[in-house]
Amino acid sequence: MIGSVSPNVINRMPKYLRCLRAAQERGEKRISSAQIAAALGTTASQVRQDLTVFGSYGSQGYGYNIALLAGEIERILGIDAPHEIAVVGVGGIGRALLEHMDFKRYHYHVTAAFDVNPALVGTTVNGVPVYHMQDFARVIGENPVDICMLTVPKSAAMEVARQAYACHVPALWNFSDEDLKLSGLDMVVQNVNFLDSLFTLTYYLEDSKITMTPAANQ
Amino acid sequence: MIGSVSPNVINRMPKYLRCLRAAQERGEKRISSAQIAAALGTTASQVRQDLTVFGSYGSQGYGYNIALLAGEIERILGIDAPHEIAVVGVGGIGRALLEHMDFKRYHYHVTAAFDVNPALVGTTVNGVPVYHMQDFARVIGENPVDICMLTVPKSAAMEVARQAYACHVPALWNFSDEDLKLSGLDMVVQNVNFLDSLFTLTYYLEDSKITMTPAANQ
DNA sequence: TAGATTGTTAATCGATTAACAATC
DNA sequence: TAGATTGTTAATCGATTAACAATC
Repeated sequence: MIGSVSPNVINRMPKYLRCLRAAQERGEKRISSAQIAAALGTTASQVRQDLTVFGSYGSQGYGYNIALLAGEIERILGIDAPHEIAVVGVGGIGRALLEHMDFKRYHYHVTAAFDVNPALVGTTVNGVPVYHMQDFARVIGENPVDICMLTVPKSAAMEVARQAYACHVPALWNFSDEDLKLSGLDMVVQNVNFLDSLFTLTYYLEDSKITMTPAANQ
Repeated sequence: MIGSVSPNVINRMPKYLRCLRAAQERGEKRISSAQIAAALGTTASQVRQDLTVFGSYGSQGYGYNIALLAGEIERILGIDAPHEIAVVGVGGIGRALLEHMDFKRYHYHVTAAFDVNPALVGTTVNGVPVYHMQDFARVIGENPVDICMLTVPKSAAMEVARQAYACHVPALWNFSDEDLKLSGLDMVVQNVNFLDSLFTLTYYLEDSKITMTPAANQ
C-alpha cells in the first residue's frame, strides 16, 4: 500500500481543511460537497471521490458535519498529533518563518534552530534557542525531531540533508533553491521553491497578455 | 488557445531550467532527455513530450544543446523579459524575500514596497522604498508593475487584491494564508501556502512510519 | 413523505509511458 | 557507416466527471 493515495488527493486535503475551518468561523455547522467545491473551484464529484478514499464522513440528504469532517481530515493528515521541528538556517527565510508561522496552533513544536553564524549562536528566535551547526548531532540526538526545516543556501542543502539522515530525522521541509531527491533513502522530502512559483506565474502572466486581447476577452 | 498547455507541463519547466543551469555550471555543453529525466526523477519520454509542446530544440543522435535549450525555456516562461514587482506587506516573509531572493538575476525589478506600519514607511529594504498603503494607487499609477507580491495577513489579502486589480496589476503572487480565487477577473494568481506544504509533508511522514516497518522496508 | 445529497460505479477525459521511424 | 537520440504516434494508465441508486 506504499504511496497508494494519489498525491493530487493529498494536496487537496489541506485546502478542504481550510475551507471547513473558514466555514466554521462563519458559524456554519454543515456543508455539502457542492459548497466545498464552489469554494475551492472544483467539482462536487471530486470532493466526494477524494473523501471516500479515506472513509465515509457524510450523510445522504444532509452533507457533512463541518467540525467532524475537519477533525477527520486533521487525523488523515496526521496534524492532530504533535510534531517536533528543527530549523537549519536562521537567515532571512528561516527567521521569518520562525517568527511568523503559527506552528503551535497545529501542534508543531520547534525545539531547536541551527546556524553557522557565531553571532546568532546562543540567541533565541521567538523562544527557540539557536545552536551552532557543529552541535547538530548532539542536540538532535538528545531531542529527536520529526521534521528538519532547511532554510540554508543551495550549496549547503545536500550536506545538511545528509546530517539529518544520519541523525534519523525522517522528514525534510526544504526551502533551499535545490530540489532534494534522496532517492532510496527512507526519508520524506517536501521541496518548496519560490523561484519556480514566480516563474510559472510569469508564464501565465505573459500568456494572459497574449490571449486577453480585447477581442479574445471572455 | 486559452490555457491550452497543461499546468503539469508548465510546473515542470522551471525544474528543467534549473537542471540545465546546474549542468552548465558543471561545464557541460550537451544533455539528453534521459539525463534530464534521471536528474529530475522522471522519464525521458515525458521530458521530450513536454518540450515538444513548445517546439523542437534537440537533434537526433545528439540530444540538446544546454545553453540553447535553457535560453528557450526562459523565453517560454517569459523570464527573459524584465518584470516589475511591488511588495505589499514588509513584515517577516515579505522582508525576508525582499532581502534574500536574487530577483535581479532573472530580470525582476522590485520598484516599491507597501505597509500600513508607520514605522516602516519611508525606510528602504534592500534598496526598495517602503510607502504607506494609502499611497498604493498613486505610486502604482505612476510606476505600473506586472506582479504584486502579497505578504500580508489573511484578513488583508482580499482587500489588497481588490486594490491591485483596480490599479490594473495583472498578476498576484500570494503568500497570505488564504487562497485567492478571483474567478472571472482577468488577473492571474499564484498561491503559495506554507502550511499546506507542511501538512502534506506530515501526511507522508506519518504514512512512512506505517509502511516503513522493518519487514515492509524496501 | 419529498427533497436533498451522499457513496459508488461507469464513462470520459487527459496525462504518462512505450515504441519506433527519422535522422543527426 | 553505426550508434545514439530525437520527435511523434500509439498504447496504457490514472484521474476527473457524470450518473444514479441508496438513504438520510
